[in-house]
Parts: sequence; structure tokens; C-alpha cells
Amino acid sequence: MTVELLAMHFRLNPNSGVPIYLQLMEQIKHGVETGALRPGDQLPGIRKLAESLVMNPNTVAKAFRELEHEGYIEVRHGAGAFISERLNTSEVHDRLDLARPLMEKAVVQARQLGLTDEELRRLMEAELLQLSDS
Amino acid sequence: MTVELLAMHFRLNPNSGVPIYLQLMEQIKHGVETGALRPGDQLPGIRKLAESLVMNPNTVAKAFRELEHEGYIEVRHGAGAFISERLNTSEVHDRLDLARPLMEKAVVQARQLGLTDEELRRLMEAELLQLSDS
Amino acid sequence: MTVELLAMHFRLNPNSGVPIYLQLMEQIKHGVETGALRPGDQLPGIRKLAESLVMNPNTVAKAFRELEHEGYIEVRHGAGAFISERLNTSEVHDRLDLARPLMEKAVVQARQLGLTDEELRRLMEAELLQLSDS
Amino acid sequence: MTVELLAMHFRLNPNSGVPIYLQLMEQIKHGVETGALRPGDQLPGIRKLAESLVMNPNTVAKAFRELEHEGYIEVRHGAGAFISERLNTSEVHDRLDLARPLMEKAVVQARQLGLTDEELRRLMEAELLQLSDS
DNA sequence: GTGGTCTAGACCACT
DNA sequence: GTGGTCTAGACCACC
Repeated sequence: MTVELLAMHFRLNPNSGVPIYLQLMEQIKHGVETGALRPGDQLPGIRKLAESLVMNPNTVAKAFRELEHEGYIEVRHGAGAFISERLNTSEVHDRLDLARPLMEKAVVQARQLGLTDEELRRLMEAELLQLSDS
Repeated sequence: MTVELLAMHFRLNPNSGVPIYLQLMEQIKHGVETGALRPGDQLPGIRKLAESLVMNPNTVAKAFRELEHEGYIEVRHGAGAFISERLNTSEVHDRLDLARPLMEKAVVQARQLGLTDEELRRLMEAELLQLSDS
Repeated sequence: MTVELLAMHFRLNPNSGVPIYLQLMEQIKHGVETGALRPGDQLPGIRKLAESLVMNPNTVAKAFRELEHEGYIEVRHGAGAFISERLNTSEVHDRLDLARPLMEKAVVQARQLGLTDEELRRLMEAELLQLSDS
Repeated sequence: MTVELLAMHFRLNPNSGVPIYLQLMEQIKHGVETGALRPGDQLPGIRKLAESLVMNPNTVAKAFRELEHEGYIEVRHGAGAFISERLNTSEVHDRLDLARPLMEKAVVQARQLGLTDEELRRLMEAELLQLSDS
């Protein structure tokens, strides 16, 4: 896939309270998990990405650095940033493909019932906590 | 219900990245939404709660302050904090009771498939984004 | 031990080619390894340390962030940075106490022979490589 | 000696944090210091070396350029690169031959004790700093 | 061309 | 008063 297209799909909200660099990280991670970004793919350059997202290059750089720490990407000085080849993505894809339909159903229904995003997040967190206990 | 029992159910994780005062707020909100906390119920005192949760009283105070701003609780000088009587909780309960089963099913399945909490959160956020678009 | 004294012992050389934040990290790590810094000890605040070392707070912050990633310290937002309690330092101390005398002897002799620091570093790296091979 | 054999002994690690061109430089310098490379010896061509080490020719060129600046090699247009005839290597060899045994002992012992390479480097740097002070 | 470091300073969030 | 985020921009290092 073209990296240029990817950049256009980012949805960053500077006023959400969630740090921008974290939003960037999460969307890149999700791209990896869904297969939109595949191991070996080169990410856009820091400055280019920063420009297209209207943000400071340092902020993009911070996201890249953290993603590298977490093993999602490999940054080669002077060469660019690449989706890590070590990632076992097929496994993740399978899990996600199986999990998505039910989650989609749950979210759609909740929205139809009028739950706010916040209420939905709290509901999910509560479910996660319960499972952690047992 | 007894407030003492409630306090024992709080699950705060200082290392989750989520601010502690926010975790407290969310769990109190969720308690209201599920009916575990009902309008008129008295919350534990700030110092008591802080002590039992091993956290700074200022942090509890901040959570209470925010909850009051958002209308979830009423703080009466010298008397303590109470779940707001004005809340129309029955409506929320109904919505949540209907939404919970599907969400529970989705979360349980996802966990069985081996998705991490992080992956699940990103999956839901992605679904929320898609609904916002359309 | 007083944190103030520690700060005075830092020896940073901005012109060494080694990034300042790395030098800071290494000296803090070495402090942990020698026992000069013990688990639970609070590090000086970012701004204070930056001031006493005549550098930018962001640079200190970067060192702290990386040290946290590597598990040497725990940074609690609003509270400060602390040597990680999880570190098994006694084991490291023992190893180091046993290794130091020989290394000291080797370095002293090498310097008396007139080896430059660079030559010494290359010598050690060559020895490390040889051991990795076998 | 054959230059071909030398090339096979290079051990470059792109993930060590140390720039590749520097690793190359250091290993050539160390080769000179140990006598593996003697004044007048011809180094492999830039393209050949780059190919055999799977790296960018520019990177090899940079290493050669720096080595020339520092007087370790002489680059003769169209003829290739040669270990500088001006180097007074015998002196260095003697120093190194005397210093190596102790360093070897120190490194071997440290590794047996379980010290990581990082810990060993920090230990030596700390010793160097102490000697500089006194 | 790429990414990395460092500075300077504003503003925010947490305890 | 603590650390965190973000911006702006200079300068360097690497490939």
C-alpha cells in the first residue's frame, strides 16, 4: 500500500485529552494489527508526516521512538522507519478478524441505545476488570 | 448499600498510565450507571477513602471536585459527598442493562482469542471512529 | 545519601560525541550498580537537576524516560522519579565488587604503559567480541 | 597478509547503537594496533568491502575518509587504500602486548561473574574517570 | 535524503 | 512543585 494514502487516514484530535503522539501510535498499531501496515513497510519520513498531519516533527519523532521501544517499528538512522519484520502479524490478524464482528455488533447496538462513548468505554473497562479478577 | 463495601471494590492501578483520580471517577460513575451507587447514597469521606486506597487525599478531592462539576455527586459542606438526587438513573440503567450482555459476550470472546486489553481498546476505538464518520 | 551530593558527582562532557542524556543515564545506572543510588531513593527533580548540570530540562527528562523504559527508575507523575524498587541490586553489587579490582588493575597498568582511552576501549571491545564468538 | 581474510573477520552489528562506519573504523584501527594490518598493506576496495559487508559504499567511504584524516591509512587515487607507512606501529604493538593479558583476564573474569557488556563498559569508564581526576 | 540531539519556552496534568 | 506535552528551530550524524 502507499504510505501516502495511509497518512490521509489518520484521525487526530488535539482536544481529546489524549496526547497526539499517543493517538498516532495507536493508529499505527491498529494499522499493523489490521494488516493495513505490513512488516517491512516503510513509514513516511518524520518531517513529511508531521507536515501532512500539521504537527511538530518532534511529536512524530516521539511516537516513532515509543513504537520502536514497543517493538512495532524499527528506526534505521539515516534510512527511515519500517514496520518491524519480527512481528508475528498473521496471528494477530486472525484473532482480530474473529473478534471484530462481535465487537462491531456490540458497539452498534450500544450506540443505537443511546450510550455515550464514555459510557461504552466504562462498560468495557468494567468487563475487563471482572475478567481479570476471576 | 454500605459505602465500606464499595470502597473495597475499587481497583486502582497506578501504573496503567491512566491518572488515578480518573480511575476513581470512572469507577464511581460506573457504579452509578449500574445502580451499585444510588442517588442519595453517601460516599466515604475524603480522608477515609484516601487512606483505604493508599493515595493522596488531594487526589480523592480532585476526583470528587470533578464528579461534582459533572453533576454526579453533591458535596455538602461538613456533611460529606452524596450521589446526586437529580440524576435520572433509571434511564441509564435500562440502556446499560440492554447493552451489557453483548459487550460482555464480545469481551469474553476476545479474551479467549487471546487479544490483549490494549488490542481490544484499539478495536473498540476504531469501531467508534467508523460510526462517527458515517 | 543526599541526592544533592550525587548531582555534584556527575561528570558530563558535551563535546565527547556521546549524547549528554546518554552520559547522564550511564552515570545513574553506574550509581545504581555501585550502590550509590539505592532502590526507593528519589532522584532530584528534572528542573533542579537540569539547572545544577547546566542543561535543558528536556534533556534530563529524556534521560529519565529512557531509564524508566529500561526499568532502572520509576517516574510518578507529580511526585518525582525514584530508583526502581524491583531491581535486584545486591546481586549486581556482588558481581561488581568482585570484578572491579581486576579491571582497576588492568586500566591502571594500561594507562602507565601509555595507552590512550581510545586504544583501551578498542582493546576491551576486541576481547568482548572474542568471547562472544567462542 | 591477504585482505580477503581480514574482511571476513569484521563483526558489524547494525543494532548496537554504534554507527556502522565507526565500528569499521575501530576494527581497522585495532587491526593496526595488533599487527593484523601492517603499514603498506592494501585494504579492499570500497565497493568490494561494502558488498562483502552488506552495507552502503558511502558508509565504507566515510570510514576510509575518517581513517585518512586520522592518519591511519593513505588513499591513493585509482590505486586503493593502504595502511599508512608513517605509523610507528612497533611502539603501539609493545604497549598493547603488555596490556592485553591483564585486560583479557579482567574481561574473562567479569563475564564469568555474569556482568553484561554494558556493565563492563560502565565499569571501565568509571575507572577511566577516576584516573583522570587524580 | 533520512533520523537524532539539544535548546528555549509555553502550557497543561498530577500529587 | 512535580513531570508531561507540544512547539519552533538550530545543528549534527548517518546512509
